[in-house]
Order: sequence, then C-alpha cells, then structure tokens
Amino acid sequence: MLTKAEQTTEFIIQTVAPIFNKNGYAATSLSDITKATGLTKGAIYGNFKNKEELAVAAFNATVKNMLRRITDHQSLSNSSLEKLFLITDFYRNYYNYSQELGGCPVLNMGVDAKHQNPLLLERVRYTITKIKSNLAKIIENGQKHGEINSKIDPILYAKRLYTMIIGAIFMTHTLEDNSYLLETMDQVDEIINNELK
Amino acid sequence: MLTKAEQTTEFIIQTVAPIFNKNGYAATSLSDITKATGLTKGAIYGNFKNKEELAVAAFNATVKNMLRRITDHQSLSNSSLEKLFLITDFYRNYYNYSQELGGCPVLNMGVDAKHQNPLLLERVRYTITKIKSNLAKIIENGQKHGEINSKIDPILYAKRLYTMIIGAIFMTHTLEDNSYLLETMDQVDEIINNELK
DNA sequence: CAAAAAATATACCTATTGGTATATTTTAAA
DNA sequence: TTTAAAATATACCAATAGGTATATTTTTTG
Repeated sequence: MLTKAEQTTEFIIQTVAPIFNKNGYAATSLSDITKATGLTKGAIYGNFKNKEELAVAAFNATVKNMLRRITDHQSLSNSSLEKLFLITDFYRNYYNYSQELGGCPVLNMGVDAKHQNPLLLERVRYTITKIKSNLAKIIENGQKHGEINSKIDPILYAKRLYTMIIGAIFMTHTLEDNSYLLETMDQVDEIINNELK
Repeated sequence: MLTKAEQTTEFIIQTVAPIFNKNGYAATSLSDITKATGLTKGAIYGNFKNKEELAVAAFNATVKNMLRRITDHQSLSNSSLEKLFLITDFYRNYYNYSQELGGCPVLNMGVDAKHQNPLLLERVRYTITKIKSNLAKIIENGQKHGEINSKIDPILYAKRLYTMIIGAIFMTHTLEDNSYLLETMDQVDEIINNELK
C-alpha cells in the first residue's frame, strides 16, 4: 500500500508531466507547478530535490505510460509480422493518445532538452534506443521463424521505421493534421509487405 | 546602401538567430541577447518592438538562408528527377550546415513554439507549406515532361518525402548520429527510382 | 490516544526576467 | 561644421524566477 507521501509524489508527477511535455523545461515555472497541483513550494521541494529532478521524473512517467501501451498492443499477436502491423496500428491512434500526454515525449523533450538539459536528453536517447531495439528484435524474431526475409538488416530497418514514425508525429502535431500519421503508417505497411516479407 | 541603423538591425538578427534556434524562445533571455551582441537593451528595443518580434525576425532570417541554399542547389539541374536527387544530396550535408544555423529551424521552432508562441508557429507552418509545395511542383513538372510516373499523387509523395526528411533530421540531431540522415536519403533515392520513375 | 516523525505551508531570500523613460552619443543633412 | 534627428546607453521598474529556513500541520507508530 502506498503511504500518503508516496501518493503525493505520484500525484505531483502525474499532474505536472503533461505541463512539462507541452511547454518544455524552461517554460514551465514553479508557479505553474504549484498552481496545477494546488500544493505549495514546500510540498514540491519536500518531494523533489529541484525542478530538474521533477522534470526527469515526469518524463520517465510519461514514457513508461507510452511504452506500456505499445508493449500491450503488440502483445496481441505472437507473429512478428502481425506485431509490426500492430505497431503501425498503434501509431494510427497516436495523435489522440499523445495529446493526453501533452504531446510526444520523445519528440518534445528531444528538441527541448538538446541544448538545455543533459539529464533529460540522456533519458530521451535511452528511450529511443529502447524503441529501436524493440523493433529490431521483432524483425530478428521474424527472420528466425521464417516470417521475415533473412536478407534484410534488422537494425537498418528499425532505424528507418522509427525515423518515419517520428517524422510523421512531428508533422501531425505541428500542422495539427492527422493525415501525416495515417499516410506514413500506410507507407510503413507497404514496406512491411513489399520489403520485409 | 544600408544605413548604420539598418546594419545594426541586421547584425542583431544574424547574431541572435542561432541562439533562439538552439535554446528556444523562452530559454533565450534578453541578457543572452545583449551579451551576444555586445549591445544594450536600449539598442535592442530601439530596433525591435519586443522579444517576440526579434525572435520572429531571427527565425525568418534563418529560414530564408536555408531556403535559398535548397533553391540554389536544386537549380543545378533542369530535370525534375535530377532536382529530386539534388535535394536528397542537400540533406546528406544538412547536419553540418544546420549546425551553423543552431539546428533545423523548422524542427526546433515547430516543437518550441507549439504551445508558446502562435506567431512563430504560424511562420513554421508557412515554411513547411512552402517546402512541401516546392516538392510537389517538382514532381508535377516531372510528370508533365514524362520523367515521373503520371499515376502517382504529387501532394502525397511531397508529404511522404518531407516527413521522412524531418524525421531523419530529428534523429540525427537528437542522437548526434549522421547515419539517420544518410540512410534516410538513400531510402528516398530508392523511392524516387522505384516508385516515382 | 499520545508522541515522534514526516510532510506541508508560510514567509522570505537573491537573482533575473522583460520592458521603459530619459540621458547621452552618434549619425546624417543642411 | 553646425544642427536636427536618430540611435544607443544608462538607470531604473515591477514581476517573477528557483530555492530555502522555519513554523505548522498531518501522518504514522508504539
């Protein structure tokens, strides 16, 4: 069971996560944080060493949420090929879902933290590495089971797929136009069918 | 001939443009600006109404620089197909070039301005529209001259290509790994050869 | 239920923020 | 070269920034 204090810590993280994700690190002030949580600075600094530590905790929570959703969704099938289609499926609904999070944490924090916050940037890089290796492992597994062409390079295609995905996320969010995500996911499906099979 | 005042305005823009591009709007302070230019607030506010107007002028200057470079490069050939290859060529060298600018202005400001600065966001959207319609026009022209398959949708492919490009820019900058841009440009070349021809 | 411990609120700190009124200097025109 | 105009510097403003020491309240434990 969670103590009252642990509940508060969790409450703060969940409340400020979308704010940091939307506005970025520098543009999120302590008063934004106290206003949103209804708590005072004393409470915030009792639970977190400083603004940076809170921002990192918030990012981690958002990413954890996101990764769990992807993992859950792709586990709907045991076939590697089907798992890949489930991933494009996931990103077809990503615009809606990521708006709940305050946007895509990888995209937003990747750009925001680049010249501002080494700790956050490291977390972004780690997250990308995880997503990429997840994709590569699915491809490798598909090759082992004869579902996917053994001639293709799993890492190369993992990079290509995530590059397309993150590009589509940027376009859809910046232009507020979901067609980029939808059309790019169609394109990824074509690649799966024509190049990976 | 430029008056002394006009020279100063231009000097300020050129000096602060990479700073805004790197750090974003909120994380760039007036003291960053006075420090970098060696001028005082009086001089800055004599040339620009406020921080926002300066940020917009800086963004416009960076984009103008970038668009001129693309235009110059693609004008090296009259063939539509060759123009497309010249564009992938341009982006193969984009990591180096964009570092001079303080990063990719479209990517950085697209994310940064999203929830912060409607004026800047509008400029980003306009820039994307311009780049996209440039790509679409090249494709259309290629179709008119029989260089490009008349069955393909110019707008759809313009969207696909720029989505891939901006995704690769994000990955390369965030991971400081140029292979994303290089490999994605190879992939784009494959698309030109296999789908557009 | 009382006491110790933990968590939160209050009040405050210095530094910095974007911005401005005015004095001074520099530029351009006569 | 003098003078009017334009540009820049100086000195200031109120508001807010992140952060902290301490008082108060709440929670946990014996």
